[in-house]
Amino acid sequence: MRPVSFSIDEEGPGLARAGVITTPHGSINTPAFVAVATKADIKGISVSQFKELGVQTVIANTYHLYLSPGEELVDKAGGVGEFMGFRGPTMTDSGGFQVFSLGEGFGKKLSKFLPQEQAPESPAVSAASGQGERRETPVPVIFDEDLATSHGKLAIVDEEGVSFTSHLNGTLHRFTPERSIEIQHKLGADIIYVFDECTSPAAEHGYQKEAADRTHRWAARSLKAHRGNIGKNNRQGIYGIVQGGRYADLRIESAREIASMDFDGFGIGGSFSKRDILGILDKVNRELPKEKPRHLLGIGEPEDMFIGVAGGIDTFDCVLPTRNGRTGGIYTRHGKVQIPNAEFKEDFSPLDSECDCFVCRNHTRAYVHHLFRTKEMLGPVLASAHNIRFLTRLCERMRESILNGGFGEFRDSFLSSYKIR
RNA sequence: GCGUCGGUGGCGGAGUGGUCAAUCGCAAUUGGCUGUAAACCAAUCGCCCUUGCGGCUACGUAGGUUCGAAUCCUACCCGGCGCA
Repeated sequence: MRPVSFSIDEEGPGLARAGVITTPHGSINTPAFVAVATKADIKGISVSQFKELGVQTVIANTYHLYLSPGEELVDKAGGVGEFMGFRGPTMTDSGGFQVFSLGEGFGKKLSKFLPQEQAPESPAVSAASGQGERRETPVPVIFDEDLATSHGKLAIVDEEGVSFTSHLNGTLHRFTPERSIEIQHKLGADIIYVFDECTSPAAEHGYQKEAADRTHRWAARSLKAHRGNIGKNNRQGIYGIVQGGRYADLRIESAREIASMDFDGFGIGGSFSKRDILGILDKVNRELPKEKPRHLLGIGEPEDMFIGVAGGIDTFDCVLPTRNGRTGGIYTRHGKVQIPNAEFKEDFSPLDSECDCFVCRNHTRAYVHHLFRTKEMLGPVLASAHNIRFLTRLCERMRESILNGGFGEFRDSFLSSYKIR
């Protein structure tokens, strides 16, 4: 018996399923929203609130915890869960994401999503790839400090791994699949992820193919590094990650490739290409073994989660509830609203009339509006808590609807009143 | 009363003859945020409209000098400070 396992309670319609992921630190009822705890905390939320907010599990970040406080310290603390005082199931993302977000994407103010109408070969996408650089040719192995810092990017990818400079102090670091797994072993989460390359949404087919192939080789190396550590392999599960950017053929190919390896679950990567991924999610998931859990990395708008669940996704993580919350965006059954806006100044109703969270039970929109206007830290805190609950509850209701055969009806009724602006 | 400094858009505060409807900050209005370098970023912010290198009205008030004034001059009004 592996440390991480999955069982399905009910299926349908389509690829939708309700199940349970079992880990050494407890189980996760799916579909589930995995709260993002990048630096070993859900921003603005105390661990003591997890339970009432419906937070079953969190995902922390290898890159960030490696830089600070360092994996050795987290290891000494007893692992990331113990360190943050959370006894439930935990995950760590591999840090591969930083290849993009701190490399090519850095400082470009680039939306991670391409406009819907943008054709793959549109020249406009070159604006996304830095100073007009082309990534068509294989990047040579570079591990030279001067070269790295003068390269204009903070991350350089080669066959073996990625060299990058810390966003905190500019020092040079290097991750390889083996190193990422080693760090994730020290971080000690129940579920760890392979080290992958998350490419720019602007990357063309040629480079995307190259990156996906490399990610597959890295996946095999990550898996080997994990299975090779008997002790850790008995306490942590590992997920492979499907890549392929916005290209359906590469996605399918990637799913097949990753599915052929003996992972405990699967992540669908590249939230940058959201629209394309959601469109072919069922095709991708049909390539993945049905009996293993599937996680959609970085996607978590309510409307996206319905598509995800219908397409066979079991868990989601997304920074939006906390980021939106911190910046005044509130989820309601009628869609997202900006609570600092003038229209809520005298609105004495709860943030969401149907929400069961402690914010909605105790406070009004006018109050939260006031907290934002006066820049009280409680504003972002309450907004984040509510948003987290909104998404965990949405997952709970989706699970319920699958169990009682009413997923379709629930989706229709929810989306009919949920306005997507 | 005399002297002196100063009165600029909701507020603070630049500008001291032309390209100024007027730098900037705050406030205000709105938008964005999708494996978190994000309690952040962006746009708008005199009035009007056919939204344009458009029209109109504006820099205490009223005049004046000048091709041209928020910027110079005169008077007045108001405020700070100093002396009586």
